[in-house]
Amino acid sequence: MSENPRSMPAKTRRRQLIKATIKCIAKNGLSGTTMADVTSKAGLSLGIVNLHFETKEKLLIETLRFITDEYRNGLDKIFFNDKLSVEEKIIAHVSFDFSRAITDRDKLAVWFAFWGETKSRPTYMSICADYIDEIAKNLTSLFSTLKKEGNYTSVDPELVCICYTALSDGLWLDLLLTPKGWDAD
Amino acid sequence: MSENPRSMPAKTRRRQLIKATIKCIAKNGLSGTTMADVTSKAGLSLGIVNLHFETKEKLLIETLRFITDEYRNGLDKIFFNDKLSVEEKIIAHVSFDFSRAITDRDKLAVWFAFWGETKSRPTYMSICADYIDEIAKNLTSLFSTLKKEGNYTSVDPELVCICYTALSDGLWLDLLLTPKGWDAD
DNA sequence: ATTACAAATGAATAACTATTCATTCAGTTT
DNA sequence: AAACTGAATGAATAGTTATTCATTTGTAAT
Repeated sequence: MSENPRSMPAKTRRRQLIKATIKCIAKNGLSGTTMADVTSKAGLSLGIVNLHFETKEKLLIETLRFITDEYRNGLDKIFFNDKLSVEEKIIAHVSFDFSRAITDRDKLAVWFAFWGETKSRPTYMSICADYIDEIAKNLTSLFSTLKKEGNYTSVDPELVCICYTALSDGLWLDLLLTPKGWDAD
Repeated sequence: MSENPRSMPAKTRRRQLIKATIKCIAKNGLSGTTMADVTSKAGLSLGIVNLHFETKEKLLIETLRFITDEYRNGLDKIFFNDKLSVEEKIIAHVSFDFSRAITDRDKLAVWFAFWGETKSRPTYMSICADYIDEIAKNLTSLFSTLKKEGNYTSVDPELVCICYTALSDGLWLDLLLTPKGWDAD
């Protein structure tokens, strides 16, 4: 009945904590995020993280997994939508990458916070490698069929995929570092 | 006479500590870098950082300033080299961005470590904003004269600059996250 | 109602790490 | 060569924060 019923599916509580973690990372950075911050942001008690995630490190890993899954799922909905043509899929992909949901500066800050630590944390690295790999495979196949349909020769789909990905990552960084306004793609 | 003469210009000692800091950040991340790490990597004693930089935070700020200056200086040598044509300057810029010195994974890790914290640290943010601004101004002016010389209409130099920068930042991220080999630009 | 159970709490603890500063040391001056 | 000077040292301190766990509390079963 209350807003925080004592017994709630563990999954719900875990998600609640992950959401709070994202907000804290955006505000205070990865290192500046303390258990006290996260739990108070979630309106729960200090010990709760250790109950549901055991350690802070595991909470962070689950948080990274959460945002990568969210992103991947968004794109999968486009890739596996049979009603869209290849062109439409690519356009939808671009719109998705620059939609409000993705270019939200809080979320961007979280992405870059994790990317900034990949070199020293193998676990972050492998989670990132996984999602990047899958998305690249899908996107490359889109460019590949587009090439066939349009009879474009001398275009390497894989290279186009790398360049598109790099361009959008770079534009995200630009958004994060210079918080001005723009939409023109 | 020894390798660590007791009295050395303060500048040299500061640089020695900054170099050690870069190595530590690449290896252990920003949060994982301790004073003990840095000083032992530099072959000096624990208290030395506080002597030369007062606090850890100030050491980190000087480290960020060091790598941004290094990058900026590298580019300035190209921009202000009167012997090069505009085309040559642009090509030199690209070569520089993807030279071994820049695409060294340790250095990349340091860049991304700082970028990952900009949102929560105004000081990092303003240092980044400064160097980005200056480089963008120079690069845009190159594209601008190129446009005039070549009579290209319908090209927005500013947009080209943003896109080029985004592309190279994005490719750096790719290098950091997926440590494979490639050079094809 | 009573009991049993698991979720949640938060004071206490343990571990870590930045910072301090009294002391040591190497080079310079007189 | 004795006294001086400031850089360098590192043991001790202070502050922070993750983690533990005995206790509390809400919910469900009997």
